[in-house]
Amino acid sequence: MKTQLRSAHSTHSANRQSSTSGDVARKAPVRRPRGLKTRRAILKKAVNIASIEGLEGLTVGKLASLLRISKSGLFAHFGSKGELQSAVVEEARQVFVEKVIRPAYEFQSLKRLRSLCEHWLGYAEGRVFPGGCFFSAASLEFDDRPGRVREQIVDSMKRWLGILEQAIRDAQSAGEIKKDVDAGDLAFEIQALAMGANWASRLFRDEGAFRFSRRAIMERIEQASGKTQSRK
Amino acid sequence: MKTQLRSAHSTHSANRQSSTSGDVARKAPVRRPRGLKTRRAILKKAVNIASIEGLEGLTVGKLASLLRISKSGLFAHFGSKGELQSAVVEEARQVFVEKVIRPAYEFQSLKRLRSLCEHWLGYAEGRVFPGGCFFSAASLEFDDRPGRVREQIVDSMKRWLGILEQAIRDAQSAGEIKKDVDAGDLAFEIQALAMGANWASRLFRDEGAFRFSRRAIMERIEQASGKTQSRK
DNA sequence: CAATAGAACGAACGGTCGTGCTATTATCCC
DNA sequence: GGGATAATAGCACGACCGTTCGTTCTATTG
Repeated sequence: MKTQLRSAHSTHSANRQSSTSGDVARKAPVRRPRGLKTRRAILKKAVNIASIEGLEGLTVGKLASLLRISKSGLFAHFGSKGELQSAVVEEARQVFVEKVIRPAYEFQSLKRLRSLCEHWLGYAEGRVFPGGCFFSAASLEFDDRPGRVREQIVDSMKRWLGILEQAIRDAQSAGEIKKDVDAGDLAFEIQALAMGANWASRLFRDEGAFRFSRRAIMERIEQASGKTQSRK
Repeated sequence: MKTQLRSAHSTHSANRQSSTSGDVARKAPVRRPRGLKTRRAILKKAVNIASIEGLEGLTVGKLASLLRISKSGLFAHFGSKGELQSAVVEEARQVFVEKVIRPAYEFQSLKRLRSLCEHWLGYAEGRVFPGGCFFSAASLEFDDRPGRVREQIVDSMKRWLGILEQAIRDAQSAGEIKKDVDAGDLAFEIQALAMGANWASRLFRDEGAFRFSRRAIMERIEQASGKTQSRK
């Protein structure tokens, strides 16, 4: 749509942009997109609300009044409820990548796998979104609602499972996980246990669920790494 | 939209049919007011809708027009949206007991545990509710919504986990599952894997998820039964 | 400085939501 | 049969939904 320079985000910093005139002393014509900052603020709040109330429970009016801006002013940023939801999912995805995936890429193979799990549990524990795992909630909310939002959620989840799977495969290549373990199966099991923790902690208001889940996941990984012969 | 164009009162025919016997009269002495049948019909449809659209997405107007009765006529049965939702959860709970729990009580200990898992997977696969597992969806929808409905869901889930746990303990007493296995932990793991199957199948529209999950659960049970020493 | 474009606003629209009130119908007991 | 009573329909209300429109404010630009 609009092709804005995303270089400038600061308040009024002198942004040297010697593109056109070779002259000097002309103030740089940096385009400060006023709306972008607002848009980001909207999305930040919106994704938090949506993690609690759901993507459908997130309404334009409530969001606007919480941000103390007008409904129409907010609405103009997106054009439709669907696009707002879509943007919220995208925002959540970026946060997820930043808080869960990226930190784990400092490590490799098995350590990376463990880090992914650790960060996922921390992410679900509410250190990222107040409503727990955004995508777990969104999955079950939109699994019967065809459309762009659903596709985004599916895509996000597939990528995440793919990342888990790849880490497992890498660990297999490094000899840290047994070769006869199916990476896809193990990824699914880990994800199921992790989402189970998210579910139990939210429903029962019992943070202890994460301890259980963490132990179960790590035991399962250890088991797959082959250094086990009897449980407990 | 008005649906007055339907011819006359032909819609009443649905209610008229079974004035004679043939019905399964569980308890004869109780007088069945006519409204009870309607109420049950409403709840049956409502629980199906709610399993797809969610308990909040279930609206009085839509439900009424789908049943071709008036909004107010339907509403009089419950008195509030909250009570409707509450009744829907109760209805779902009864169906769950009937379709998942009761069949397993023909067996004992380990067989019962396996049967519980089998029936749960079948239940989630859509043979009971069109939207998959009702309680999984409801859990994540209401985990941040205090009130009676939430409490009912929590209670249902706790009971279910308790039943799983008890079956595990019985199997332990019968020597079919190792004594050093924590029944609560195992129940949680099983439930997590099962809900994972429900999640994946709904989101990815891939019934194959149930095969994965079934295998993972049964492997986990076997492992806990002690007759394993190496995986795969 | 005047022109302009983008951002935010306030008001309002048609719909649908949950929820009352009143009238009409069906059912049952005497 | 005639009421009493339960069940349903009809109608309207106020609130809020997503959405549109025209206007105002402000910051950049020619």
